[in-house]
Amino acid sequence: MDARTPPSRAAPGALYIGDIARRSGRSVHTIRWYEAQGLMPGVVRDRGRRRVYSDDHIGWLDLVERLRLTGMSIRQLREYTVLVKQGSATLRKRRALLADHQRRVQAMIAKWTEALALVDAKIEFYDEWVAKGSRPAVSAQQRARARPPATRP
Amino acid sequence: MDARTPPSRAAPGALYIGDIARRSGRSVHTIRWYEAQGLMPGVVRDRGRRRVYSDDHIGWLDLVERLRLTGMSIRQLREYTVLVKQGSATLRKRRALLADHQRRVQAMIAKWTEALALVDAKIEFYDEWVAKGSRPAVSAQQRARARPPATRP
DNA sequence: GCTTGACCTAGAGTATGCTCTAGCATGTTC
DNA sequence: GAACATGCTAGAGCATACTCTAGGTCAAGC
Repeated sequence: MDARTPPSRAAPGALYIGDIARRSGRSVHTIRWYEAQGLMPGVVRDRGRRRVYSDDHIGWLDLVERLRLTGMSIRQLREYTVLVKQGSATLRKRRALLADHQRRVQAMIAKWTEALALVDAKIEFYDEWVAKGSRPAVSAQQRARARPPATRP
Repeated sequence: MDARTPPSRAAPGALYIGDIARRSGRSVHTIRWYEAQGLMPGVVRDRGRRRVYSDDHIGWLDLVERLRLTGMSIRQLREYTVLVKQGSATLRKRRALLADHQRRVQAMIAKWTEALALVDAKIEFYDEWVAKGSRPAVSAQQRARARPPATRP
């Protein structure tokens, strides 16, 4: 156990909010805010009304981080958390929610990859321009999709 | 030319803000806001102070859309636009800015792909749970990274 | 029993990126 | 020359996701 964990008779392995903030890389503020938003299942309080966590909450916050990172909104995460709180009766719903998210992430990766191709083409265009010393010819496709308006119209 | 283009003696091929809003899929508000943010090079006005655009602005807005979509902030886009406005002296800087962005996008795609693997594993886990009727064993790795806290602690 | 540090709640403030409103001007059409 | 669409500016409002402040409580150590 972390030497900084405040002593308490709540439980021998109990974690307080400062502990999971440090271990999850979030601020104490954010963790309390997540709880207020309904994103923290299974948080109990000790005699002094302090929040008590377990190691599972680190894993949970890690999952939340990845879902947030991949564009899941707080609202959607709340829906998911509600299902988790309801227990095993909601397994299929949870699976469906994650599968929806999976499809969205796959679509986003495809979009980003496509956008990356345009950036690649732009960079190549600048390289040519620098090498030739004059603006290279652009294909009609590129002209239609990527050419900025002239400096002065 | 679009039949809806308002007639004007400004120029035969001139586009007004409503035209490029329709053709770029943005709102008139957004285009004016982009201009206020310094993201619209080469916009001139006609006698009646109306903004006049060219086809190039459609291509520009398309580039802007892709850069925004891939996470470039308005602030960074403004920097890029400033360089575009300054003409060919800033070619190397523009290339460097885009190359930075390219690296960020590549890193993001890698992160998303990694996060997707966790979601995949989660879905598989739920499938097993549903199939077996009881919570499957989780590897220590998965437990540490992805297991939500129990419904009741 | 007093200090110290971590924690508590309620609510205000911030950053980003739009989105909309109000009130007025301009230009075309009938 | 009146109606109507479209445009203009300045600025308010909004959604999202935090982030921080104020003012107080609690437990442990000295």
